[in-house]
Amino acid sequence: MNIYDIAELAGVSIATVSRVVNDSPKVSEKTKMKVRAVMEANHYTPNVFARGLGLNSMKTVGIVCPDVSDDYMAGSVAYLEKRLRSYGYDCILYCSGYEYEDKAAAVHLILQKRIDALFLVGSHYAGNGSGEDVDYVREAADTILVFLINGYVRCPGVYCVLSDNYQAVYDAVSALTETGKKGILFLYDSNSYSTMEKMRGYEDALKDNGISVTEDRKIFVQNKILTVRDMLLEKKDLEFDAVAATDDGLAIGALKYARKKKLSVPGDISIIGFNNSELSICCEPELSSIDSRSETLCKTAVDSMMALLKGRPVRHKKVVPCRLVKRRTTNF
Amino acid sequence: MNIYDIAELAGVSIATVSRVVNDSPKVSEKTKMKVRAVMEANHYTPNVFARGLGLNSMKTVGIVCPDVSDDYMAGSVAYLEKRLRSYGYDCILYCSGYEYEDKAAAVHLILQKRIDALFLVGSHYAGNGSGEDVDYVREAADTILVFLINGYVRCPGVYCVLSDNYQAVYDAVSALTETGKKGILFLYDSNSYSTMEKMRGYEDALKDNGISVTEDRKIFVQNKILTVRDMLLEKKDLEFDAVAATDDGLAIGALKYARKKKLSVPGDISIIGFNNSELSICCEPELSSIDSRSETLCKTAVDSMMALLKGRPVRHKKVVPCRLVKRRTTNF
DNA sequence: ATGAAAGCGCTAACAG
DNA sequence: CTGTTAGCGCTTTCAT
Repeated sequence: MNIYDIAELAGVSIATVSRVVNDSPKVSEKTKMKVRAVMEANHYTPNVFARGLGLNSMKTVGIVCPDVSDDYMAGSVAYLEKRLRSYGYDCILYCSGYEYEDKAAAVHLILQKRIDALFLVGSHYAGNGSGEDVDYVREAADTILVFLINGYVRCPGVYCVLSDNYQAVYDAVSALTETGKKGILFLYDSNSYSTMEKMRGYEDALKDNGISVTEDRKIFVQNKILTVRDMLLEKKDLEFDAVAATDDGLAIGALKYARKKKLSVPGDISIIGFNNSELSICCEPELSSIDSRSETLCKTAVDSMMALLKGRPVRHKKVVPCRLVKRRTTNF
Repeated sequence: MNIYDIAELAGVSIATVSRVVNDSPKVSEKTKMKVRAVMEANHYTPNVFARGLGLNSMKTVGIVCPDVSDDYMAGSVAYLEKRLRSYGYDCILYCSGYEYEDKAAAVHLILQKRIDALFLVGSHYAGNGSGEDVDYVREAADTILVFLINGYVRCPGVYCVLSDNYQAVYDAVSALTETGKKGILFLYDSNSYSTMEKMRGYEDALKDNGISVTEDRKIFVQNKILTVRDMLLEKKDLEFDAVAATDDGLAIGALKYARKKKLSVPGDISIIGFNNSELSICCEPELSSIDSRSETLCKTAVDSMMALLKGRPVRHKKVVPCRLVKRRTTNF
């Protein structure tokens, strides 16, 4: 059942049917009714390909993230999808993995789908501390609207929405020092843009509170609870009385360490996580965590897209403050 | 830059270019080389719409799930996407929510996208215990290949891949009785197909071990850790020494209850969860949980699709056994 | 307000 | 092995 059939059955031309489908104002209400009736009766649905060919758009956006099975990204993708759907957009999902080649390949591939916009979820697309290239993001921006969720790339055409990770960690670590903590560990598991921001916050907070930054207290470790615990267990000669982690999983690894060593939390050791995931309330004691408000980030990004599509200007960088959720692993 | 431009630049016809793009065997290697060179030099990429129009397929499948931010579904979606991508398929994601109308609407909408197959993730699409309709799944199967992950609908054209939840719970509850437990709670949070299977397993295990099934020990509760804990705290007159939950979140709620009541686990109360999520290793003590092996389910489903597409027959129902992961909240 | 007709870029049958 | 050509179903001028 195609547009010709409907046209014939309704006794009009295909142009009129097309206009009705697109709710064009220049069709009389009467004709619209008639045509709609025929369409309904025959369960007609326009062929999206043919339509795409004509319009060169399918009202589809691409969402690329390293891994949807990650809690943080899953939440972001869920929210993006929901909001985009509410505007009538479909979402093509692409999980790229974390490697540079894979990320670049994913972006290249998805660009060929003639999507209307590209959403990059997670700051892994903003390069890493080791000066990783983000050329593929820049290239994408030449072709298409790109939105970077929780990362920043200075480039016209790339609209960045990010949470203020620097300030959040700065404040948390400062608060830790104010409760008398001196040996504060920084646990991280990537070199992404946001992680580097968190690290800056950690370092500045220490400095501003008269504590010197030592490299051995900044620990890079895989985000597996038991791996973190065991790693900590092995650092016999490292003294610390608090840990700030860039992710709840890392923080819980520290919690497991404390338990193993029979250290009291937050007395002997204070712990603060990041992302305020479900993990943070399932451990014991419950974990204080920084909420990066990913829903707000996603909402902002989608709304920016709609604004841009309507020709309204949008800032290239929007920063949303984080929110500290105080629970039992800290004294403040 | 379209196929005509390439044809002209390469000095061949568009048909030849098309054949090269599709790697047809009936083009000489020489011509292929020449055409490919021109394509590369001009960064040519075929227009997917036009191609879709001709083939009436875009090598795209639909993945529908109630909510990707759920851990179990996120894992499944991630795995499906990965495997489908490896076969060259794109994935359109649709989060439908849990309500009947929304699920039906989602399926209807996504069918109009002329996808090549539909993957329904989670047994919520297999109706619920209250006899919910699954007509929309049946209808979908008229139009398209549909795969149901972890649910069962008896209908030709619907290919179901599910884990043996009945047996898994039957075995777990039997094991619980063998360690002397008599008052075993069954915590559940939905009426989905798989939940009903789990309940059957629970009931049969009790019966077969000489324990009578009482309605007040089967508790429907929202899957929120604190909600579960508080609900249990309020049941003053209910005696129990074990809990079998249909999801790790529920089980951890029970664990929080035990802690609040200063009950020893698994001594005073044994607990077993379901899904073997990250939650299960972040709590204290770590939670024994049933792994439904969703990766295997997803892999099987995708492979079934490929087989079907190649004209090979596939069984309408494939059952994968679960795996019990023993940790610290049970005595076996 | 409506219709006729020219594409959109590609695939596939057919012809050579 | 290669070219010609007729669609695929819709949008969009351009007439009327």
